[in-house]
Amino acid sequence: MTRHPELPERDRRILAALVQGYIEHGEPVSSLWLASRGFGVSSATLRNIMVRLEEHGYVRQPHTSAGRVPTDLGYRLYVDQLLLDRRTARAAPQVEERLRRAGTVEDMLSHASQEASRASHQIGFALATTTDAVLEHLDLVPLDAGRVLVILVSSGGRITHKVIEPAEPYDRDELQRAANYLNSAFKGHTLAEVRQEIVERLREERTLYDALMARALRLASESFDGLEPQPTIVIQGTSLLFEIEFSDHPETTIATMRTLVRMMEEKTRLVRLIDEYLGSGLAIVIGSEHVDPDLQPFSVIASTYSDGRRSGTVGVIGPTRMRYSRAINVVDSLSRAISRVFENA
Amino acid sequence: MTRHPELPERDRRILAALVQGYIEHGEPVSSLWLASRGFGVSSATLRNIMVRLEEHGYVRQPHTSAGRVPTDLGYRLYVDQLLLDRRTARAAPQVEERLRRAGTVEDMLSHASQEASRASHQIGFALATTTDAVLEHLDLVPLDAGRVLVILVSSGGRITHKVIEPAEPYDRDELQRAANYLNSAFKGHTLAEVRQEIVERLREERTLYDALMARALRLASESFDGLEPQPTIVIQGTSLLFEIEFSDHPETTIATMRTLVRMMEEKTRLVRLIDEYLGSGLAIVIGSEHVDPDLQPFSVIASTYSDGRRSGTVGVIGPTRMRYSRAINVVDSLSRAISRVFENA
DNA sequence: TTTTAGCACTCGCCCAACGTGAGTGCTAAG
DNA sequence: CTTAGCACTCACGTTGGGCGAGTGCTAAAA
Repeated sequence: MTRHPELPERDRRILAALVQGYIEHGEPVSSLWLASRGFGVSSATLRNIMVRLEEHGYVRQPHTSAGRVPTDLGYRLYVDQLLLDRRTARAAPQVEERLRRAGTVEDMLSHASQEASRASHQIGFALATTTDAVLEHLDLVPLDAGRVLVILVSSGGRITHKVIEPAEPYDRDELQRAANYLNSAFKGHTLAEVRQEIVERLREERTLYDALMARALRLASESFDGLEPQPTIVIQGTSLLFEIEFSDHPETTIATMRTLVRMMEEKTRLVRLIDEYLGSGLAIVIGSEHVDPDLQPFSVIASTYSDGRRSGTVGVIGPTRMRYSRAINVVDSLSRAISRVFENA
Repeated sequence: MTRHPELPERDRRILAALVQGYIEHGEPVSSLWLASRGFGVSSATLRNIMVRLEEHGYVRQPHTSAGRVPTDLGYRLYVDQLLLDRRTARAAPQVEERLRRAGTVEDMLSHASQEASRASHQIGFALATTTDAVLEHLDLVPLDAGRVLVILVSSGGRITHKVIEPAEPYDRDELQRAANYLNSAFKGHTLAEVRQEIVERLREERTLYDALMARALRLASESFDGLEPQPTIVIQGTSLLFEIEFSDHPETTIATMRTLVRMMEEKTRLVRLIDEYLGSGLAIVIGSEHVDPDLQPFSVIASTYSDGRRSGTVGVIGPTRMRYSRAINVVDSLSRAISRVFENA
């Protein structure tokens, strides 16, 4: 599955060294520096090789008479290489323990994204996607002016709520009874099933003669309408952005940071983006591989976790010049840890 | 209540013009520019006056042969002046309407802070402080492994939740009954009262002989322990930060932004800071008036709203060079709008 | 054919010098 | 107390030259 067959082994090793050097020092890598890294070849040879690498698009020089800098394609080759010979790391036990102790899913996401950020020195995020949320518990609480607060607990203790203004008035007792009925009738069903069943039962003969049940079902219909656990996303470490300089021009840097901060603000957009990369376990998207132009200065490393019932994504986002090996290990081990926590729970 | 009696009326008007000019253009204000603003005096006179203003500490010059820039004290005088002759503005009706339609308090905060940010072009925040939260509704939901999800609805539809692991096991039915009992017993009481009463009832004679009630009360005790609605804070518009340059040196600018973004991340810290300024209705803290050194490049304008039961703060935060008149109107009118919404509800 | 030493060349970076002009402070007259 | 006039200051932008890291190329060596 080597994706870059045209490149001789030695060239690839040298490219990897170049990428690592650039990641570490942030300055264009010179042939002389590479020569000092013990490949047993002279700087002149390395210069020849670098010309070849440049022809293939793996590196570029910022200007004549400067060293080479990896392109996004160069990072890609480096990362692919990394993934080939990698032993899976395991998150520190205390990290897993802390995840385990988290009460709700939200809590755990928060811990996970924090840990992702802390360990990788990048922006960390964690995301719970809701595929077919299952009803655990429903509660109807009367507010003022006839409004009703609907509280939905779905699988994993996730809480969603909304306020409705029912067409007909319901008193506290009736709400209580309706909630009891709905809980016993629908617990364990997915929300889609619940909606389906509500419609069916409203049509059934016996419902027509049971006014109370009809009222309960109408209320339920309103309650469940549009009541869907929003994908929860937690983002942490945005301020780490400022530790980075992206380019020589401070203006460019600032513009880049602005777009990212804005993206962190409108989280829904980020959710959509992450969703695109989802599914394939560990996903790494580097710079210009992003569809969204705003993300092109960044790389995203994300891994989905899942135990069948619940699933989501944990990952980091940072500049294309990031410590991929570390970030990959962090994200991968975290997502495994989350899966284990889910399975044992 | 004029706080700066030593300064002649004309000097104050000129200072105000200088501050406005600086706010608008962001460049040191020259005597010539001021002369063009129709004070009927020549630039030479204005230069004399500016020397006086500088001696009093209201302005400074970045370097010899540059115009004057207001100091924080200068902004202070300007703002005090603004507050003296100000007619109270009222938020646009559609803004108030949108706040009114918000279901929960959180929703409303979100709208309010967004509106604060949008209208003032600054970072907007809204904060619900919880003084003596009143129990509206309590719910106990069994999770896996004997854990119980406690959901608390307090005044205004605010939802708080936590997960407990009770010492004794409870089944679904018993949880249901316990919740019913607690709701009927304690609805409308403040959380402090509830805790107090739980202790008392646990001591009462008859409880000793009613094992079920005792179990319910012990569960309640665990449930309410530390269950306090956290002050909710919503911050919006952080990316507007990047529209600003704070100083000539881009490094300083970046450092400043970093501290602020970090502060926006650790919201609890911001809550504490805002709490300090609370209470006095409209609070304006300018630059070096802040206790926290990290905040000294910024000004905070905040106003508390309250209807007796619920209270909180809405405000904006931005660079000391901000459009105070606009920001003050925005914040003040928003907080009035929120109060009205609360009262009518 | 590949590698290497040697060397001329390129070009970004640093710095110092300099002219420019906006804005001031001061003085002396109104 | 105000104002015209004027010398002075100083940040800013531009220019030009020296420096040096790093390259590309060529020709010899392996």
